[in-house]
Amino acid sequence: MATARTPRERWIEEGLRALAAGGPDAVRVEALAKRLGVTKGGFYGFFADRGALLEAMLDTWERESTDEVVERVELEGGDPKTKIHRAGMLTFSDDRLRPIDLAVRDWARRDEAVAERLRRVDNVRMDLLREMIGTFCPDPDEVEARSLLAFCVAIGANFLAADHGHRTRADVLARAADLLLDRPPGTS
Amino acid sequence: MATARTPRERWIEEGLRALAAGGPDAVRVEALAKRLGVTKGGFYGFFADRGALLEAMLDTWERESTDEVVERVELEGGDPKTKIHRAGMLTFSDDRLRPIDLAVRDWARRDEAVAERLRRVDNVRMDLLREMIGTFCPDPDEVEARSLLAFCVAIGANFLAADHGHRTRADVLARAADLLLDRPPGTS
DNA sequence: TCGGATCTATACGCTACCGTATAGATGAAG
DNA sequence: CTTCATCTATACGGTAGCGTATAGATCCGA
Repeated sequence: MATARTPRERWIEEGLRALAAGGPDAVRVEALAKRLGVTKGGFYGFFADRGALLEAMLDTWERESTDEVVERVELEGGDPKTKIHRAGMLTFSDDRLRPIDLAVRDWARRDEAVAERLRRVDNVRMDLLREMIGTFCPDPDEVEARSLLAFCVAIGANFLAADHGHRTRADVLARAADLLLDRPPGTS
Repeated sequence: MATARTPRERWIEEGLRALAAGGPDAVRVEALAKRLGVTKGGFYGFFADRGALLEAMLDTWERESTDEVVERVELEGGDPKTKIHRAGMLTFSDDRLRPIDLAVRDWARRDEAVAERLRRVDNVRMDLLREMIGTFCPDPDEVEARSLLAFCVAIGANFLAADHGHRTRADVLARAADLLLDRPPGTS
């Protein structure tokens, strides 16, 4: 058996790169082939059509975004604030995963099937946040609100272009994290 | 002079609708013409090319998203919390403006010129938030952090697919707004 | 009613992409 | 060194979109 010179995984990988860079419309078979230094000849041996590649890309993304992230976070331990930070870093600071994540979010607004996948992924992460924040915040409603805020800031900061004067975005984000992830003053 | 049957504004309007529904790639001259019940014949009398339409669309969006919103918020008055709510409603609850806003945000990640426009728009809104939140929060760093959080949640909630168990998204958002827009317990 | 500016329909060449077909190259297994 | 599945290049027809050209329709004002 000849080893795959341009195996299925490389098409998916390059597809995800294209998705990250230009959205789902930028995932074009012939363009990917060009970037792989190949013509599209072999593509249709792995995928029925362009749609099948998109499905496979989403499968890969969904797996990487849940199982692997949760696994790594649980494995390395630390206090809740550290864990949240690490979980956020794993997707929202990773140069590979972050743009894919953002592209999928925009895609989900237009495609119900993608939205369904995103819902599954987000629910896993949201559970993580609830658990962490629940360790220091007793009110379940407030836990939910803080979790939502934490998640929204992780996403929203990427879609926000505002400046902060002399402050760095990182400075402001750090202060915001303090507000969300420190024990509220009114609670013992 | 014959009155314009399909004037410049209608192309822009339909272009913004397409942008909202499918991103910048969905703004296609021939598709817009079809939706307007017209062929593309007249289009190139108003615009040099497709890029010129995109520019004009962004001009319209930028104006509507700053001048008009600020004007209406200032005009109607109310306490800070109400004003913030209204400013948010004007873009993030408006069925026309919200999807355009979100599409532009995703677009800005890939196009520096769009990002520059978005920066201007976001700075205006951010100033509004700072001003409102500054009325009850004395620490400038915290004002900045809360403003960022408020803005991020307004955006992020649209890109987030997580469920909240028995709670409604609206419930959780209301609680989150309380956390951000009420005087902090530790401050007199 | 007529002139002329303005909009419109149609047709054209061009490019990019999809999915299919087919023949050739490649390399591991025997 | 042959065999054979696997990958690859190339070519094809089809669709969709861009921008241009041009002739015809429309309608206001004189």
